[in-house]
Amino acid sequence: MLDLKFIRENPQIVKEAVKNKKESVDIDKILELDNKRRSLITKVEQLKAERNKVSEEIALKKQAKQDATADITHMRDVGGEIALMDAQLRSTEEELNSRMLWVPNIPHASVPVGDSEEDNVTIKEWGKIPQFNFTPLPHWELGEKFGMINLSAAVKIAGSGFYLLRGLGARLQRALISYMLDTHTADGFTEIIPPYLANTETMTGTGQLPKLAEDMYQLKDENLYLIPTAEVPVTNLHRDEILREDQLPLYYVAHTPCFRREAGAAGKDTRGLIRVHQFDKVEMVKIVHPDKSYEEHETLLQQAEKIVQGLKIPYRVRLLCTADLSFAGTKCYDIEIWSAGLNKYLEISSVSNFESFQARRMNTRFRDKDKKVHFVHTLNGSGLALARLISAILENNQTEYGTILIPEVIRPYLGNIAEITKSGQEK
RNA sequence: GGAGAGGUGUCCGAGCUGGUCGAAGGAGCAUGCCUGGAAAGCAUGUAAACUCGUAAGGGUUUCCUGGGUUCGAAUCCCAGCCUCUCCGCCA
Repeated sequence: MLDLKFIRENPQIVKEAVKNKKESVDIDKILELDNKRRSLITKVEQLKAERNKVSEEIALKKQAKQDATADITHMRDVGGEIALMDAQLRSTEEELNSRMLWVPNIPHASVPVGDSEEDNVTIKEWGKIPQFNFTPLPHWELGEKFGMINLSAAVKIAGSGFYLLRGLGARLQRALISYMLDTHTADGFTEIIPPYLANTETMTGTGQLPKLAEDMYQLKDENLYLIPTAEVPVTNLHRDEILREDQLPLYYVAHTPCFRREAGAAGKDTRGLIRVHQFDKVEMVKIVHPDKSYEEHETLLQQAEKIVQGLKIPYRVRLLCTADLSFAGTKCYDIEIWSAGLNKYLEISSVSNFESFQARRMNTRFRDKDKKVHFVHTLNGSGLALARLISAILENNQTEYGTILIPEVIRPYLGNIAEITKSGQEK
């Protein structure tokens, strides 16, 4: 959520942001409601001030055993008027607030204006794209071959868009999770295991609701959603809190499953583990002083890159243009890893700064040395998403002998297995 | 799921026979005095949001949430949410 005062004072900037993010929000309507709201407040508060004053006089008169019926009769009318105006005010505020929740965050000045993901800018490439003297297999074939991925079983259990890991596949995921969590906690992140279900307030706090309601699984009879990312519960950890300045920065890391409906995504690029309804992810969240968020954003990118580099997977970093930037973000880097089986890059991490957009929705603030209260800035970055990572590791590390090499950094988590050779077996 | 108790400021905790209650008292925190330094002690201060105003300053709201009664509600009534205790059930 943006600061209403900021919208009032800089409507052009906000309109420009809405346009560049390809959103449609009626900013003028918001300004109109804001005006209406404030004039109602002024009027109703004058009446309330009068009511408070006269009520006090009534109390005094009654104590002095004087007659106060005239005042009481008068106040009865004033009370009615107040009730009427309060109702008007409430409905105005409700409309204003619900519209405010649809206003996107404003892209940072360093973000390129663009029309689609085509306009994202590659700012870094790392590692060498592997060359093979044979045609590399896609991960779903490798996974079946080695008994590590069973897609048909998952379809039987839950339907299309789910996958099942088995044997070394399951162990590989567990090893990757441990490797990532260990790396991040060594970097000062506190590990969290949050609830995997979140209520409406929580989902609104990070910006998933109301706009992205269609993308989430909601429980039928309860006010709960399956989390689409650990960002949701972890960032909301400090909702409705005023932190001490010396508590900042807060660094959290969490491994959770992520649930996404992916409605309308069927068809393209969805085979195997690439686009699924449930996948695991390790997510980093930072809650920081507003002066530090862009600095922290760069560091967060490095912290995510560190994992990919450790696994020796070729990748590139893309700075997202305005059109591809999420609703809540001001700036975002995507890390895309090379997928040898698909012969293309796949997004595996989004590293975003939200400035105070989420903090304002969550009401997460801190008190500075002068006891002034400010909104914090929040950031998050995947470190990393598991399903696509597994697919890339299988595809990129296949050998001409039909085996798969395991990246060195995770071998200690896998009983020092170095190579996957036969179905269900290991060397 | 059943029975009971309760939700007050950063925390603990009073008030709850309706009026001068943003709310006693204490702790914590901040500043000052004291001290070689610290502790103790003493003094003072210590919410947030909205709104009017160039400012100084003023106003409104907030005692879990929402509604109601009333001229007036932390205090009374109703609904919901949450917490705790006991019983039941259960990984």
